[in-house]
Amino acid sequence: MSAIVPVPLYQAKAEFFRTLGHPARIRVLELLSERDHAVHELLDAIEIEQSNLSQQLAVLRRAGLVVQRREAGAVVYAISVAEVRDLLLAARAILAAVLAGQEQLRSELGGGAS
Amino acid sequence: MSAIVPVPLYQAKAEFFRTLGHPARIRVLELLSERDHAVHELLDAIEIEQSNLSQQLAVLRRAGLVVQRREAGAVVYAISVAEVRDLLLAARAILAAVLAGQEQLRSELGGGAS
DNA sequence: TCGTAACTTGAAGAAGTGTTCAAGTGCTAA
DNA sequence: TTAGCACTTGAACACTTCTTCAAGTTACGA
Repeated sequence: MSAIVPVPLYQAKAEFFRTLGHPARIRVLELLSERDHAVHELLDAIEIEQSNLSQQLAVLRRAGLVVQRREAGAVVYAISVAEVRDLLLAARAILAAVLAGQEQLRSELGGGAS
Repeated sequence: MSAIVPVPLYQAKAEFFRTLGHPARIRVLELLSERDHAVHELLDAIEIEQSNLSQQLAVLRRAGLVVQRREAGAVVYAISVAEVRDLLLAARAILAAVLAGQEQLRSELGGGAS
């Protein structure tokens, strides 16, 4: 019976995309969509301070995209929503299309500088 | 031969997602993925000031997601990358999964308040 | 039980975004 | 050629998000 404030759907979507709007968080999701990782493994892969990584993991946790568990003295993270991988793939496709479009535009403009 | 600075891919992805991280921009993309719209049509649908809408459209244009054309005295916008629709659908699926997960968690915790 | 490795948290200043206002541009039509 | 509609732009201030530092927690091992 909790009184959930009905956040408009398009606002929920915007918040969700903002959650993905950080390089470290993207990398975490990409790594986790391969397999579960302990925090220190992520740390080895990501070039960021531990406390900063922890902050970013907290953002992903609050958004409900990842879950945490403790295992043999380490904290292990996992993707909680399998569809995340599809989203990352869709994003990759768009990005490729956009970048290709920009490249084409650039050459149509005569190969000039930026 | 333009000297393009090689932005790391995961940073480009993050920027891309941030572009989507605004309710008005999401609505614009949803409307445009149905059909092309003139600015004043978007304005009728979105409850936002004209200059603010214009700012948001500029963000989408800079990101290369929409294109502008002039038609009979009006400015008409269109999606430039067809895959945007797939992305919005993928996002909807994740959002549904995440919200369902939260709802389940809430009930497991005993139906308490937030 | 003490030390240490592995994380998380809170807080504060820096950096980045969003909203709004005023002014400007580009058509079209009288 | 001038009026007016449709839209864009620049700039300023408010607001949010990031990064970093210092302090705190948890669990294992000596």
